[in-house]
Amino acid sequence: MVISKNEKKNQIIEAAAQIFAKNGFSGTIMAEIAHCAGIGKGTIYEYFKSKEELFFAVFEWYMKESGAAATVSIAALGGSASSRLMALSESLMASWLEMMDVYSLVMEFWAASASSSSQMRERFKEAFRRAYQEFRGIVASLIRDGIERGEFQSDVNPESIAAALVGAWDALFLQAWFEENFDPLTTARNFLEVVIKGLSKNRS
Amino acid sequence: MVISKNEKKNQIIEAAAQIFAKNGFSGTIMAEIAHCAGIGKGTIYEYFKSKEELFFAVFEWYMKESGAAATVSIAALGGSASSRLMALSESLMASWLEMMDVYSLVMEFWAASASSSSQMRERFKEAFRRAYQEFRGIVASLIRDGIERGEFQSDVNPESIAAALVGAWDALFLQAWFEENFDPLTTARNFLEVVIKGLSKNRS
Amino acid sequence: MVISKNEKKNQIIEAAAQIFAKNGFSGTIMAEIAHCAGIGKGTIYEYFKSKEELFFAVFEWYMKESGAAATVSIAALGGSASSRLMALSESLMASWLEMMDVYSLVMEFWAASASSSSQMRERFKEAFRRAYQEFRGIVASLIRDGIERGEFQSDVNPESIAAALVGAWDALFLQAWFEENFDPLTTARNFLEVVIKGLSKNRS
Amino acid sequence: MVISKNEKKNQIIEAAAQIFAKNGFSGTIMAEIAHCAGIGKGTIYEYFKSKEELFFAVFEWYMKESGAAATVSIAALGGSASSRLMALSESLMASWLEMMDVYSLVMEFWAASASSSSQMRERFKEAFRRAYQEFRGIVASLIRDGIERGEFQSDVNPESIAAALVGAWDALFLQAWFEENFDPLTTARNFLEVVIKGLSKNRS
DNA sequence: GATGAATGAGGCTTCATTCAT
DNA sequence: TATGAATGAAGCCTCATTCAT
Repeated sequence: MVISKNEKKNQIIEAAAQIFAKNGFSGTIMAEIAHCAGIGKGTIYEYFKSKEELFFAVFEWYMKESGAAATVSIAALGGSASSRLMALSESLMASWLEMMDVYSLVMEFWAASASSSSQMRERFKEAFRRAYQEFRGIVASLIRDGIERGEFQSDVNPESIAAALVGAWDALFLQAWFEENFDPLTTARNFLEVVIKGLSKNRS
Repeated sequence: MVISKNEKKNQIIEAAAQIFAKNGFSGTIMAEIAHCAGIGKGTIYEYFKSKEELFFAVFEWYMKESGAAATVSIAALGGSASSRLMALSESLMASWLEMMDVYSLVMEFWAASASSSSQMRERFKEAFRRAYQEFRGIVASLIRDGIERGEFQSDVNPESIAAALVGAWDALFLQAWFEENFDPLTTARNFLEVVIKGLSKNRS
Repeated sequence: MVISKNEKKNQIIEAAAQIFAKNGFSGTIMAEIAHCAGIGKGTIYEYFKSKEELFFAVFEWYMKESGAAATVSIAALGGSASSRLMALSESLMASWLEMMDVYSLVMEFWAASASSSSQMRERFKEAFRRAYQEFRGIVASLIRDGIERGEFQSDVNPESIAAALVGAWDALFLQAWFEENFDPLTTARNFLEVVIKGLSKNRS
Repeated sequence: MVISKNEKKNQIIEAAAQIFAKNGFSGTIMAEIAHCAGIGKGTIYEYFKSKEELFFAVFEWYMKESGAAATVSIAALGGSASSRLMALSESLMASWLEMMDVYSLVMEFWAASASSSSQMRERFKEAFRRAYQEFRGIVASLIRDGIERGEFQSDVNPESIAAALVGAWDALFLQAWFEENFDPLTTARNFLEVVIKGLSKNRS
């Protein structure tokens, strides 16, 4: 067994990611995924119980790949809260940019959380809920740390800032999806500077 | 003719909005829309050429209803840039909250811009592109106005701030969709205060 | 509406009966039924929820057509118990013979009661249980009547005789299915004479 | 080679019998048989050319097991025709009762004779034809013997009685399949007594 | 001989759309 | 104009069978 069960699964997932990104969940036909993965139609079902199951696997793959991991480690680094916040932003934007070719998956995932079969819906919603909570938690901690260090003002609400930042990052990519010329990296940088200024105690 | 052609169209659109919100585009069957609108299946086709056409009409209806109109008028009001920014945020959040029951439509619209039939995709993308551009334009103008009035610092990039704000607003509702307890209004308010602080020349 | 919903249903059922008889449940494809009924593939589903549902409808149709109705009326006629028993047998055999071209349906129904999807299985088993009970009941009554009239001996068990007679009639057709030359009518007549002799008090 | 080819074949056949009885021919998947036999899926094909071939092997196994053999020997015993007829019935019922757990196979076999692939169908039909002929032949001989001995009346048709008896035995088990409380043994006994009375010259 | 991963033909079913009324 | 019966294209999924190991 040269190729492990897991490697084969990943091979299918990556093919599926491409096709789902191109055609959406409903627009995708299993045959195309199989063809793209270079396997037979039936083979997919040796690894995934159904189209929905495969789609969810793609979701999990995407979440892992999209650099959330990096987020944690960066937040844990040394340095000022501001610099870590900026580093986190830069890292995130960079890893998302790398996956821009399958970005439309995100929109499909969102839609799946809204209206796929009720079973899938709950699964997606729950996963997103967790993901956002965790992500907001990391950013909020970072801000809280900045407050404790006396770097940020104490009257800000870390959770609100975190939620809005996380959302802004997300939404910049959404806008970049609609507009070729839109540069989410620079935009994020410019914006974060203002936010950090707004958070900070001293202004130069 | 007691009911005009347009009234009937709207009746269908509103029925469709409900069903599309509940089941998504692909999950929706024309028969259910017809049933919900209290008309025959075939009748829909007297008013809309196809399911996609109807879906796009729902999209246009949603965009109009979702208070973008208010945005323009508020931005045009008098008062400080900061206060207008805050008023705009409040108004926007309020009108979105009113449509929370069909919020999932937005996710379907995003998905449609990513992967529906290529013709529809372009139409949605283009519409979103315009909508975001216009929205960002309004906010950017407001910020530029603040700079010119000497209220905001001159080294900020109004376009970046506008894009991020617009995105944050969007994304707060997305997070609210995933989490019952999430309060997008308060979050937006808290966040906007920090951003305004970051933008402003003087701090109280 | 020249053709009522029910007429159309029957048209489909009769087409289905032919095909199911020819190919069995699993061997039958819906497309062939549709073709045979002269309608489109999808149309069947306007009248029957599924292949299984249609098959069960064929079952009910068969049970009704196969002359069980006549049984009741004959058993209720006047005359000696013996003559009624013989008349019943003759009538039954005759109406079964008329349906000999779709006789193999019966074997499919039996098989369905044994091993189709568990939901169908129970439905078929229950229906057969009822049908046999009712049929045995009629014959047993007739025999009991013969005992009461002093025509038959009082030490026979009417239920046992009824069950065996009903079974024998069934099984004669089964044997006729396997063998072209087998004549179930004459066989039944010859046999019933012996049974009646066995039941009767006086022998000529 | 501790286990001979034939022993392995039987092991597979018995596993197959169970699964076919539970799920029917079409409802059975080869994988489950393999699993039940404790072997690999591919291994079945080392012993049987196809699913149908295996099914036919199960049929032959069933026919052998179901005590037809005993029939012959009992019919050949000494004693009155009546007593041999009763002994035959008792023996048959007893051995069928022992196989009641796989009784539903019989219904599958019947169905196979009606509607499996035309090649299989002919094979099953032919086998059933032979089996019934042989069985009827044995019973008819016994009755003919009774006539010759002066035990039974000479105006009965041995072939008809044999066919009906054979059928009744079959059909009592069918009815027992549909109804838990149905007792085929007692029913057969009660019935046969009447038939024997009907056949006999003198009545006590 | 034994295995089980891979396959793809094939069938049920759905549903947008049409069109005769 | 309104309808809903009829349609058939299209896709998910199953599973008997094969064959490389």
